[in-house]
Amino acid sequence: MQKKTGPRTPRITIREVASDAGVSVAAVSKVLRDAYGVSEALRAKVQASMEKLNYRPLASARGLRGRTYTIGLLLPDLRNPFFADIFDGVTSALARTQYQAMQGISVTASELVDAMIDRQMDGLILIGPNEMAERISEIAHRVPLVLIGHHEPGDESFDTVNNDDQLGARLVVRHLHANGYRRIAMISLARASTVVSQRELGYRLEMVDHGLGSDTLIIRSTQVLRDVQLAVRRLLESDNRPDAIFCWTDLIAIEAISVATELGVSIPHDVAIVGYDNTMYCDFAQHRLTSVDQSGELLGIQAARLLVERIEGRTAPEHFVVTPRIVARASSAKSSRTSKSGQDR
Amino acid sequence: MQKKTGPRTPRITIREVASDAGVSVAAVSKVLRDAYGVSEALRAKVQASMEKLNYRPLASARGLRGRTYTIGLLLPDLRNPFFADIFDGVTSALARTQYQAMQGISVTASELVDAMIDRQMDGLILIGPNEMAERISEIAHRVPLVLIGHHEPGDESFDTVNNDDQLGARLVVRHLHANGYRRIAMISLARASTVVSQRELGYRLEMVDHGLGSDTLIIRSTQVLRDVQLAVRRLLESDNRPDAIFCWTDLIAIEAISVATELGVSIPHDVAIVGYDNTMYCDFAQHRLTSVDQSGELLGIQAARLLVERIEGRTAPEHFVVTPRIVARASSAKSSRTSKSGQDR
DNA sequence: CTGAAAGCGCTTACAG
DNA sequence: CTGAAAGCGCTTACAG
Repeated sequence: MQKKTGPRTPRITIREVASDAGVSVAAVSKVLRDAYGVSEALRAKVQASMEKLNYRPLASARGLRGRTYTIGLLLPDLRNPFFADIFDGVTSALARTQYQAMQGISVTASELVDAMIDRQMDGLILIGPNEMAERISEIAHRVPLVLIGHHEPGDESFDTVNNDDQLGARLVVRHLHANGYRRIAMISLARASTVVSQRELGYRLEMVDHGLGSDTLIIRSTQVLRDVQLAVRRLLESDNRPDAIFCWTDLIAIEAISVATELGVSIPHDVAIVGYDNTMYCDFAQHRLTSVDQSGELLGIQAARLLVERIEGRTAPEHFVVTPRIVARASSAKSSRTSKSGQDR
Repeated sequence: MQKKTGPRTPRITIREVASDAGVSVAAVSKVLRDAYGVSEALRAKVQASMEKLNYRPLASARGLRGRTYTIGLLLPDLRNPFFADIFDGVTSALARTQYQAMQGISVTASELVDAMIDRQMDGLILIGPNEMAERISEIAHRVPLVLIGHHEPGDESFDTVNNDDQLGARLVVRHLHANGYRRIAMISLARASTVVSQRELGYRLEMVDHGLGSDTLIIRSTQVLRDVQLAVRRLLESDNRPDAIFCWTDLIAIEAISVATELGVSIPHDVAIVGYDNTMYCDFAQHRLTSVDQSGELLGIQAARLLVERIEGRTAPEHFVVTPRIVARASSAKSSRTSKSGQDR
């Protein structure tokens, strides 16, 4: 039994392990790091003492000379369910390693990046960062870095993991066109990002390819709920209402469904809604949201793998790209010519 | 311009600041910590040098003797939108302090707690932990600790922040009863937790108070989507189908809405669905989900405040409790006797 | 193979 | 008010 409000329990240090095992501190450190030149006998003794004393090395002390075995994963926000998929991937890839991920959450990654570097993260994974290119390069020169959702690297100091966003957007337009939709609008993100630029580009190009260039309409909105609602409302109440809305991410699409439902606009008959990311909400019967699957979990796995490689010495950049696929559901199935280009997962 | 793949940029240390300012390292440290006994002149010199050199103290080095100014926030998962509300509260409360929050995400907090302590967190906030009582006490003796969603502390070594879960559940039953529902079932969480115990208790007691004791039915499910779907399906397809389902959290309620929609069971006519937490999804037109508001943001703010107080020396425990309120929406509005007990936020 | 010593970047008593 | 020295818990060359 613990005391009611006792003093802090003191921590076991490497020194105590060493004295318990009857060896030097340096020897314990070597066992800890699986370093060269330790006899089996010594290793066994040390390990026995570590277990007996329930020793755990202090990451920050290790970090002062070596590594902290901690990586920072920076998520833009906690409400977009897509990031949960990425997180799952990162976690599963790290499970087999000694590294532990800590998450930081902020749309403006900049300050958080500094905070993470101050805390000796061995490496960072940023998602869809809106930092200027120079800033990213500067970060990469301070700490091993992998970016998820950043095109046009323009520097060799970091790795990237992406899906082909331009193709993903093209698939959406192609799918909608095949289902008889023509006046296809896009809701994009107000904040600059190479990801949404690519999606906008794919959307534009594919519209032109189908002779719909004059129907191209991109509305940009922040992620604030009220702004999104306003943007959708403006589209749905306009004189020549689009017959389909492509939203840059599922969360926005779900908000669009809400506004449409509120206005009595029928989905998919009056308007089709399509999202991006194929998150868990797409499958729900109240949504049945057509979306683009970019395998968030796979992106996370690859990002973690690349980061660990960077930390352990690789310097040549790698850029991993996933091919997205459209997953057709009822939210875009007006015509009887049901799309053959995708299927539920 | 940075080199293509240059070496790591070296970090400015306190020593360099000291030499630039022409003072001792100890003096810089004092300025850094706003400690006693520093003349204005010295402080100004030091601060000028810190800015000029763009100096940032290394948290892990500080932590070796003092604090890291980092607190760990452990979230059970990234998919339940309620935790985003708590996170917002923690962040806003910490914004005025020097502390920075790092998130860890895991249902089984145990390992993550150790990982956070190894990384010298100054304090921890755990949400709805399923740790045994002794384990919690043990953690609290190693690091300042605040628990969100944990009743029956039974120890004085940590603080808690809660809403009155028993009352919240009572409000749900009361509201449903007032709207003409009688066969009210509850979907609870399979994993043990004092939060769900309290909600179950409130549900049971209020059912009895309304003479519905024999209609009491609690089904427990994990949070795995398939399990939830099975549980809901079993309820909706049973011989004497409940006319209302109280789900222990909104995310489950949204999944219940999906299953009901799929089965062609009409909400709220055939069955009412009520959630808990009043997250952003409740307001969406495809849900209009009645829920219990427990002010996640406020809980987060209070937790952060209490934790900082603990870190800075308070030892007497504090237990903050919010009174929940029901927010009635269409998902529970069968009868014309619309509830007067709540309103949209 | 093993260990004594220096050092990582800070803070903390302690002198002056 | 200011600073020199010791120390936090590790890792890293370097001797032996």
